[in-house]
This record gives sequence, C-alpha cells and structure tokens, in this order.
Amino acid sequence: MGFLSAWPETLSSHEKRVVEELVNGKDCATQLQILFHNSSENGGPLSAQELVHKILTSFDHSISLLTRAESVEVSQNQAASDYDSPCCKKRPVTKEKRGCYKRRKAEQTRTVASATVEDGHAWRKYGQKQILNSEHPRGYFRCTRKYDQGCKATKQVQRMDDGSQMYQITYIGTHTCRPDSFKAPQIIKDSESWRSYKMLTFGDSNIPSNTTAVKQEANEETTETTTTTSGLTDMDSVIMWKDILGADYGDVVSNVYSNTEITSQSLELDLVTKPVEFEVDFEFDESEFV
DNA sequence: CACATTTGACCTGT
DNA sequence: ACAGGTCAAATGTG
Repeated sequence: MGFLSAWPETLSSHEKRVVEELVNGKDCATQLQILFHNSSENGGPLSAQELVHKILTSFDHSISLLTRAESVEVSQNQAASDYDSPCCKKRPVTKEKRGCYKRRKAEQTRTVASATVEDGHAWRKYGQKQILNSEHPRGYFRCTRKYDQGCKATKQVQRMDDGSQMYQITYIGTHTCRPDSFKAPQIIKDSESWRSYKMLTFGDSNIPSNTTAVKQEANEETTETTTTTSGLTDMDSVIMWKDILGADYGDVVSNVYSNTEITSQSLELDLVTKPVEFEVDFEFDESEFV
C-alpha cells in the first residue's frame, strides 16, 4: 500500500494497473501462505482454492498486460550520464585473448522487475557497465558454478531509472548446475547486508565498505524456494506453487517491499515469501535443468 | 591463500 | 562506429 503511493508519478496508468494486479496477487498469496501455515492439517482447502483462483487471475492479467505492453523496458528519455570512464591508464597489456569470447545467441532469457536482486542462486559478478541513457550501471553476473559445472546461467541487473527501488533483472540461460551444489541462501535477518549490497553495487548512498556483495544472495527477511514439479522433499513449509497453480505461471515474487517480478516466459517458478514463521532449510530442486 | 569484486581493455553484433 | 557483453589483471576481503 505504501508501495503504491510511493510509486512515482512517472508510471503510466497501464503500468499502474499492472502493479495493482500484482500487488493484489501478492496480497492473496500472503493470505494463502498464512492459511497454509495455520492449517497444517489440510484445513480450509476451499478458501485456499478461491485464493488460488484470485492469484491466478491476477497474475494472468498482469502477464497479459505486460506482454501486450512488451516494452515496459524503462523508457528513459533523458540522456545525460555520460560514460566518462577514467580509462586513461593503459595497462601493459600483454593479453593473449583479452575480451575474446563468443557472444551467445538468443538464449532463453527472461526479464523481471524486482525490488531485490536476490533469487536464491549464487552469482558472481564479472562486469559492470554504464548503459547509454541509463542512470544506473548494469551489473553482469554469472553462476558461481560456471567453471566447476559448466553452468551457463547469467544474469544482468540494472536498477530502474524511474526512481523506484526496483531492479530490472535479465536472466540468460538456465542453471545446469546440480541442485545440491547450490549455495543455500542464507536467511539474513539483519537488513544491513542487503542494503550494503545494493549500495555497493548500485551506489545508493554512503556505503560501508565491509561487505562482499553477491555472496549475500539472500534477501533480508525473505526466504526463497525455487521449485519444480518433481521431487521436493517433505519440507512442510515449502509451498509448491506449480502444484497449486499449474506450471503455466512465470515467476511470482512477493517480498517485504511488495516487489513484483514479471516474466513472459515460464521457465521455472520462483516464490519469494516473507517467512511468517517459517524457518526453512533451503533446498533447490533444479531437476528440470539437469 | 583462496576467492570475490572492480574496472579498463577488448571483442562482437548491429 | 558504437553500444554492450565478457575477459582478466589488479585489488580487496576474510
């Protein structure tokens, strides 16, 4: 709620509708979560169904709205932000194949908008670039398992220019690393870590230089589970969204900031929930990627 | 010391 | 030619 009122005027009515829909969906999801939590013995499947239906509708609307709009891509009209990199000190460049690589052709990509860059995977930053007409630099991340397991997943994170705290995150490729090799995201109770990360990476404000970014992949006060249709263990606090919603929904994200995560593809289903009281040992079932 | 981040250089696609 | 994506040396951190 404060979220909506805090949303900048720059949003089009279309975008506002999308946000409303997503927030609505989020609220329903939250209720559902509480419901599940309170009724550990299958009590209340009926109301749960209703909620699920509402969630479905809500996200359905959002997705169709977004895919219609297609270009939610940050229409930054202002220029400025010159790329005046202090690239004056040339190194004794003895490079063999510096910067030599094969650019990947149109892999599976999905772009989401989120208030957090955390997604439960362990990423390592390998680059940052100032993007033309964008206020904020874009960060380039690869899966930490790139070399041990050849995981090709990468992501690009860029803070939106609309003044919100949202980040546009583009995931490229899917994780091919093994589930058990995922670094379980820590539940960071103190919000400093996350704040520091944001500050460090995207230069929010005064930054305590005592944090290592990216390692702290877990968002404050959020737990995240990435689930697939197969084989989750008996973690009773993990909600199997795919089972509930069917596999046709993309990412669904909800967190303390009421962030929205939107995607036009449904590669996997992520759920970020505020741990009402859940304490979950994270487990990632990425079997569909293996 | 090992691993992560930073950042200028360099490469590719348009 | 330019913008953007990746590499890798330098640097930071625990």
